[in-house]
Amino acid sequence: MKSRKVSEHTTNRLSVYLRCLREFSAQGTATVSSSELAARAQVNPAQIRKDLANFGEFGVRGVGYFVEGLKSHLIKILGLEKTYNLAIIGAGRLGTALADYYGLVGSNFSVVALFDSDLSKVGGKVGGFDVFAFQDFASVAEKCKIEVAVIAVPGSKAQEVLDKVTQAGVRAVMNFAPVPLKAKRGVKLKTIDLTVSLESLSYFLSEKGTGDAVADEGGIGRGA
Amino acid sequence: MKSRKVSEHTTNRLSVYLRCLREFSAQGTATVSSSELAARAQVNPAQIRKDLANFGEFGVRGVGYFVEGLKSHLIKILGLEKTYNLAIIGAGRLGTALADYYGLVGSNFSVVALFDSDLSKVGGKVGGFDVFAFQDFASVAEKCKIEVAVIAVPGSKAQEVLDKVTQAGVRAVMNFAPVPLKAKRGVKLKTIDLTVSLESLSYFLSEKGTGDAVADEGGIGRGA
DNA sequence: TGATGTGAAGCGGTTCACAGCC
DNA sequence: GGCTGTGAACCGCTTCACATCA
Repeated sequence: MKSRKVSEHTTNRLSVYLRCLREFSAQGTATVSSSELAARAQVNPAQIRKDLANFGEFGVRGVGYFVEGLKSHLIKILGLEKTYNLAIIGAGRLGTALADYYGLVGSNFSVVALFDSDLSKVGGKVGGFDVFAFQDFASVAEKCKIEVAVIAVPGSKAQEVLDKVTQAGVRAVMNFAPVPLKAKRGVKLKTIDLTVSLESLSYFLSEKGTGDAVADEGGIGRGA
Repeated sequence: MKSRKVSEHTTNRLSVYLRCLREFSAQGTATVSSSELAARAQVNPAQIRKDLANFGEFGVRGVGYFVEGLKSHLIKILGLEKTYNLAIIGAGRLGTALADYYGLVGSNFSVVALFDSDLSKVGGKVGGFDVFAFQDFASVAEKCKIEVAVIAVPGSKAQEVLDKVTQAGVRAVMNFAPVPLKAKRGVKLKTIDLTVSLESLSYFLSEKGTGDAVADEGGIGRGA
């Protein structure tokens, strides 16, 4: 066990490991070595051991890791024992798609509300979720205990939305607006910029560069 | 001007710089210094100069960069002079949302077709786009000159889809399925894993860690 | 024996600091 | 004077190699 300074790369990978362990579990495997897990997660075995070493010693030398045991350790480490209430700001195309998506994906995140500043949408339902006026965010957020916000508004409004949302006490924000935002200290902001991703692909297409696989999310290591 | 080994971090940032330059351009600014651009892009000024140094010398000492000039250089560097034909595999919720989104976003990427293996969807239209049978991908891809594929199918099918798509000659793939995929050499694969992103947020929420802003896409530097 | 846990080496990206030029 | 371009320092993440232990 080491210090308490874990990088985002590491937490991303932990999430991937967890998913792999669930697969091993489903197929009835009892133990895995770091190499076996590494093969499935597309990482270096040492990477896995180093990542885990941040949190304790979970393996048995000469044997490997007990699938169920490591699985529940990771669930605990990632804070996935509880369910988080999630709000989506922006009930446009992307917002509603994300609502659908997140509504299904995991049991750990539950979409509780959508917000929009277009009052013609407010009061109605989108994809089965209530749409509230964004100006009421603070009060609704308190009532519904919203812990995570997803920003799906145009770039020009994104910073303003982030400010209001964090003002209301939300400490984790996922931003899909194509702008570099500035969050105040103590707030975790993740930006996923679909345009940047595409334009970056464009570069490699036009360069005819030796395109090796790269994962932006999911924390896969250097290309093989 | 340096070598020809540019990292993905760099190309992501170039895309961000370009967007910022477009904003400067729109507001009529003629020249920017690396510091001004850095402020808008949320990066270190030296980072910008280093990034650009990979491709040439575009600035004027004592002055800065001419907005229009640098803008068109970046467009050329990123290969954004042409339009790419894009196909989306998987006409489910996420797939159709992405079709809508990408259909609007940029003039540089044009959604030309959706594919699905559910034959009840095939032949119809989703969001204004034709839906083809995925088994016909190779022939349709050739006819429509598809250059970029977006994978929006369940994780269990993703590797198979990737294989078929690259077999058909597609060299740039964006993967939204939550699985670590393996692409053959010469193929650029970018994975965006929405579940991993959320679970990573969960970690920081549960740790009450000092959450500083982090951007996965968009290539923003270390937190301030 | 075999796989973990870990110090040390390696590597790449970021930042600094300053020389060079307008 | 001011800002770019860049070698060098810095820093952090990844990988190696091996001591450690069931």
